[in-house]
Amino acid sequence: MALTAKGQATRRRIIEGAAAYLRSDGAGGVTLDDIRAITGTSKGQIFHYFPDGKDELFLAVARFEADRVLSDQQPHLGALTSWPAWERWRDAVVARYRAQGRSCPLGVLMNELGGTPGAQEVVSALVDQWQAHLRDGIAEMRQAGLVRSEVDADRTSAALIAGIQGGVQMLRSTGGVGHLEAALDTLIDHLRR
Amino acid sequence: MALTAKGQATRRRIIEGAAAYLRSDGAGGVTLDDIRAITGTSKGQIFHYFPDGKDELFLAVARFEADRVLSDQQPHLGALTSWPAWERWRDAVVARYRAQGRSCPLGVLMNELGGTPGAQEVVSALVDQWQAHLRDGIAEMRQAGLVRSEVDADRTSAALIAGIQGGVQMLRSTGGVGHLEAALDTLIDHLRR
DNA sequence: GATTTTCTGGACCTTCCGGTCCACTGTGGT
DNA sequence: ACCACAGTGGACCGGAAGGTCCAGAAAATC
Repeated sequence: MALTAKGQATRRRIIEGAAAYLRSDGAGGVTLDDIRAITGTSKGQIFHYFPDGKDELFLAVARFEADRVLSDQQPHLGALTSWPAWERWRDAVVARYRAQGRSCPLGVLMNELGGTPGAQEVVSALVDQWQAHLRDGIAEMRQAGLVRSEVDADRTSAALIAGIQGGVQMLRSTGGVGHLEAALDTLIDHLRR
Repeated sequence: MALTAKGQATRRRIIEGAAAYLRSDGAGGVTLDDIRAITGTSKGQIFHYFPDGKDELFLAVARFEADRVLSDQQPHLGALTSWPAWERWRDAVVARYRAQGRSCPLGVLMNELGGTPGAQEVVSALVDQWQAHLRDGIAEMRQAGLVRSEVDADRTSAALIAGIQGGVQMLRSTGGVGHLEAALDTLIDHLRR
């Protein structure tokens, strides 16, 4: 399938429009017709650019959103080399999810995609990269003597990931960022002492 | 709606059958027809016992499953008065979710119910009770001098809840209990030192 | 035993939604 | 100017799923 410049623009418009819709509304049932209406396209176009239909489109949107998750944490996430840097990262995460509110684009996409091959792969890749950054940060802090040497970078970064995920989930159901903050603060405090 | 003994039995059969189906399969799209087939009932019966249809039935199932979550952690969760007790509770949680595997009945129900009033209330009530048990446990440990007094029982219990939720979510997407264990162990270790 | 109420079964309806199809338009290459 | 192919619009289809309805069986009440 050869795409002209116009074609690429339309394809992007569909993906970004769908992503924006998910972010704003966060409603459960997202239909192709919703996306069609919002992006000002037609069924024909959607299936022209995503021949495998809904799954293929949603997977593309999921990849797009997954990228955003990490880039929204930069540059902090990539340079966790001092306590102030950790604090800035913590604040960036809290701010990002507070702004996102109850809606969770990736969550909606994952449950829409269900068992589709490739769906879990996207989230796995995201989590792996995320955790790797944290692990690197902890390792650097330890080498610099800022974190005591008994700390297991692997397990602690895994705990942080779990805490964040759970905190976000609590945000989805309660609307508050309290759990997210508690998890981040407690775990960073654990690193610190 | 007056229910005879037979009627109550059928009603329960529907709820428990649906719950068992969710637990075993964990598939995304659960339909009334699935439940009808599995519980050996008919559409007429489902709407007889749950006049508001799918939402009412699923809400009942959600309540049933939410009860299980806490009772599966007993008696450990109710008596977190020593470090061995905390360890037993930790093991019970890990075992419970390892057994549950990737399927997550409550998760499926919540996303099926979406924004239905009462749905988030069920999960909120569950989380509140859960966290209250942990908070009480931490408070008792502190009174007994087993936990240092600077520990904030509220925040630490919130962090534990977040860690567990996130760990379970990781279990759903990766199939492993590593994140759950890391979160529990790291946070309990934080209490301990 | 009669009657009223509950229980059960399943045919049927309606809506929604993903997906197909085809005709038409624009565009880029020669 | 022509032509091939990408882009666009929207009518239409088929199946799935929630929900309605009613007739008949079973059970409770008197």
